[in-house]
Amino acid sequence: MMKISKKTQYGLRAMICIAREYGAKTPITVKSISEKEAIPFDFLEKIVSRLEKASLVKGRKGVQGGYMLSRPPAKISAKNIVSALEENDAPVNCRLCGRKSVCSSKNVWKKIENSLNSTLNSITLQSLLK
Amino acid sequence: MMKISKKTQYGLRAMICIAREYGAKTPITVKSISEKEAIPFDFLEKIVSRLEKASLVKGRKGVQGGYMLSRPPAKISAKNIVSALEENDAPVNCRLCGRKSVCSSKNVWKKIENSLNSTLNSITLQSLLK
DNA sequence: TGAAAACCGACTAATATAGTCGGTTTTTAT
DNA sequence: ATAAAAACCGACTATATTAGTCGGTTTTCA
Ligand code: FES
Ligand code: FES
Repeated sequence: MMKISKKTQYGLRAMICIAREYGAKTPITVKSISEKEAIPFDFLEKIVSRLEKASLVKGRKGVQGGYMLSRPPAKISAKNIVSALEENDAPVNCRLCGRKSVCSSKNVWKKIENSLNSTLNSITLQSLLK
Repeated sequence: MMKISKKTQYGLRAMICIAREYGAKTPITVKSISEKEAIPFDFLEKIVSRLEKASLVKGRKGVQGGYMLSRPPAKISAKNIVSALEENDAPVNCRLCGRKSVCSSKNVWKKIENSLNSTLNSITLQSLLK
């Protein structure tokens, strides 16, 4: 039911990995994350690049390059991460419902969406480091 | 993010439809539900049949046949319906994680699962009829 | 006895996810 | 200077899941 994609699972694990290095001088490489977490390198690269586009992470090219958090772990929520990686943000896209005016079930999906969001918002990377 | 399948969306709408007839002498047909709700007939038949296997609904064959609720609307939750229709009940299947012992993210998915379940459990068909 | 319904399983089509590949660009240590 | 190591990028392929279809059989009732 409502599966979380591998992309998002990998993404969260990668972010935790990067967060552990917060404060270090040198950034952490995708290669190193992929080894530590047993995530396919090429796939992970794509994932981290989306996290960068969402400004959660900052990359540095070249030798000694890698990624680092773009802000403190306390300022990054699970919701930030999930939103960066999933396109359709809601469990049900009501725009496609067609029967919106008489739709008997929309309240159910709205409640789910709300409870999901508030749960995700309440979790910070900081809180996951312990 | 975590899309609810059409199967489940249709299923909930069908259940609400059937619930509206609770107390009537004659059951409601799949054909009639499919017309009212603009859901493909053949697909809906399969869905309702799963709802029956989960004992949420009872079918009667033949002329004047159809489906009716197997218990009062107050005794059927959104969770009952969703569970009947989706195979993998949890957003993340930790059995497949492989890194369970060191998995940094499982608490996130557990929290989501819990909040989802408690939301779904709190909604009854009864409450959706108003 | 025939029509209307549920009931059933196998099939196909469409879409989404997961993963791969072959490159280009930037940076830094030597 | 240059070579290696890394990010960065887009197009591609494979696999899995979802959505929907089809051709029947069985049961019930008027
Ligand atoms: S309006 Fe959202 S599911 Fe119908
Ligand atoms: S143990 Fe559940 S995601 Fe790793």
